[in-house]
Amino acid sequence: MAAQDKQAQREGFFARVYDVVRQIPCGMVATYGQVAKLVGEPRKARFVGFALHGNPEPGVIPCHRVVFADGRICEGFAFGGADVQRRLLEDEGVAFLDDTHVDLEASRWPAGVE
DNA sequence: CAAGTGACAATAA
DNA sequence: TTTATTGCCACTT
Repeated sequence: MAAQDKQAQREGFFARVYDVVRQIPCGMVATYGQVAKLVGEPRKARFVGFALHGNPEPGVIPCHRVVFADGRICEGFAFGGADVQRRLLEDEGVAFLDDTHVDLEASRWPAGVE
């Protein structure tokens, strides 16, 4: 609702990003642009990634479920390496097109426009 | 206290 | 069609 949404705004743009990324279900992945759009600011996709970079709440924010708009994973951004990130996503049931590309067509989230 | 940097995506030409 | 530029918040030093 508005009040709740308003509270999120008060927390800051990053807090909204964390909240959205936190809602990504297991076996699915979301792109920075998708998350940015969900928070209401598709122009700030850049900070969505930076929000995860700071990751003030490890274990709560599945950064590995967030990938580029192309579904590609940057090898220098993962916590332990793109290989580990791919392993985590694959273990959750996410489909992979290549060693560094996720099948957004199969595991894109949100699947439906809520 | 102030300034710079930073995991991308969308738009324009 | 592809390439280049812009946008912008929070956190770090």
